[in-house]
Amino acid sequence: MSSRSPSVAQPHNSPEVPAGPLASRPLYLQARDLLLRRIVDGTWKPGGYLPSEPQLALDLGVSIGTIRKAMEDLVGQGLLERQHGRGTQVVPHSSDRSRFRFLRFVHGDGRPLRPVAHVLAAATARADARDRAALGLGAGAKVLVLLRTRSEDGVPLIYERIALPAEPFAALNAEPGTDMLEEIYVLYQARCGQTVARARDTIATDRASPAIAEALGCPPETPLLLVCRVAVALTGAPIEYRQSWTAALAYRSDLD
Amino acid sequence: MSSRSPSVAQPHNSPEVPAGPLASRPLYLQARDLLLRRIVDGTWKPGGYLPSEPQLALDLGVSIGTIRKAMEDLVGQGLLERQHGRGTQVVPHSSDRSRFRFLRFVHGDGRPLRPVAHVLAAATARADARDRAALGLGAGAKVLVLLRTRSEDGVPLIYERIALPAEPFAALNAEPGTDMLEEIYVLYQARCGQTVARARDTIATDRASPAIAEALGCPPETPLLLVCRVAVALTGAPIEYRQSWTAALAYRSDLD
DNA sequence: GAGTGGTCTAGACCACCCA
DNA sequence: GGGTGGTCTAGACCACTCA
Repeated sequence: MSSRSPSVAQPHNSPEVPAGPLASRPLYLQARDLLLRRIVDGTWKPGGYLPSEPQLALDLGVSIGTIRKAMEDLVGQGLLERQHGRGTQVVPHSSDRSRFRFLRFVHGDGRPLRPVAHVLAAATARADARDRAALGLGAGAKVLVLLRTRSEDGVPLIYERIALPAEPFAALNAEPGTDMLEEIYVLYQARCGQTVARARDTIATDRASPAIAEALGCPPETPLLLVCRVAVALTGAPIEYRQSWTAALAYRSDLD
Repeated sequence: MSSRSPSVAQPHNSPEVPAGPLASRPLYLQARDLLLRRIVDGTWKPGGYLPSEPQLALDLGVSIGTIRKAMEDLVGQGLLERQHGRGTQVVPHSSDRSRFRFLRFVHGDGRPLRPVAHVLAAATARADARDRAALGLGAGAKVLVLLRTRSEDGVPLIYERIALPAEPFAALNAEPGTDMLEEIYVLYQARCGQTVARARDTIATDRASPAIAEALGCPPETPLLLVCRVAVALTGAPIEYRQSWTAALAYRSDLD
């Protein structure tokens, strides 16, 4: 099995062939992609455990060291979590332990925020130009638009507009007037099978529109912080365009 | 050499001793810290090359695999850069390739910024309360305060106040009225021997003070984006507290 | 062609979790 | 006690860089 054609990529070429066009791709990358594919397609569910290293090594026809290197990559991306003595788990999005620790809202004095989300509206609509640009959609595409506030101790601190591609998110079932107790990325995953892999945030200033002013209880034209986020799925496709407005909060990158 | 006391940590204990209080710390972590120490103390200068893996393995009395694991950690932190066939280099801060690719100013339309910095003032002063809190200084401590603007095509876009602990930065030699052609972290490193390892940014809104309004050419009380950064050295000690105000720009996290 | 890092393997031993 | 991941080693072969 030490010829360069393990079951990871090719069925089994003859040893003389100097390796096909893609055969030279490192085994651990092939293994990583295969693991990733099985996470994406749900073979291993979020919260579930992978087979053990020796088992995977046997299955893929590579050595344990190669499996470990593939896993380390996925652990670094925050997709897998290894627990000594227990096994390797597909990381679930959870309210407490989101993959997005690096950028978050905080109070002006640095205290972390524990907001509750309240859905103001949820409707399917034609995507506007910015939605289409952010989500890579065509001209007539439809999006599911959520408007919500996020409050702490009953005080609305953040006003959010979230645009999602209509098709994969039809099952989201966000009811206007209800509170969302779960972190929304948990819902994407549980109800729509969409796992957010990473996100890019752009932060700017804006002024309160009448609707935002009413929702946040501030005068119109109040200067606000506006955070625009594009979140992408494991496949690399953008799946969320989110705008968050806040008057009282700051936004922070974690130190390491 | 397969007993648990390589030259990395202990000189050479007798094999029977069940390992000292710290002896159980994994070898690759000990090796990593030793490499880090030599980077910090300047044994290997930024831009310079480390000895080869076999050489280091021999020096530290561990296997190449252990050295590699230590290096991978430092590569992940952005301190080392490996080049196939050439060697392993201590990453220098450079104008083009800063270690802080993850958060940066951009134009409103997303174009990257290429600003030139102009020093307005540079003076040693008593640290104010926020400086002391950010830099972990005591009551009477002194800081070097730089005021500067950053312009593109002659248009001032960012106003900055930078506070640095007076002692290690006495050699900075920033002359009021001059332009800083180098990325400032290059100067910290070259003139003061201070290497910035990472930073935490907090982003909020503010309004233009008279001084800022004049520097940026906007009316007083204009709403601004305010980015506060605390940068820490390789040792973990905070060495820079920076406030950046801008009216026209956005701030962005890189995707990945 | 000599030297460097990159990939891959095989196997030993340890530390942790759980039944 | 059996299984899991964590550390560590030794060595083979490949790919890249530079003289």
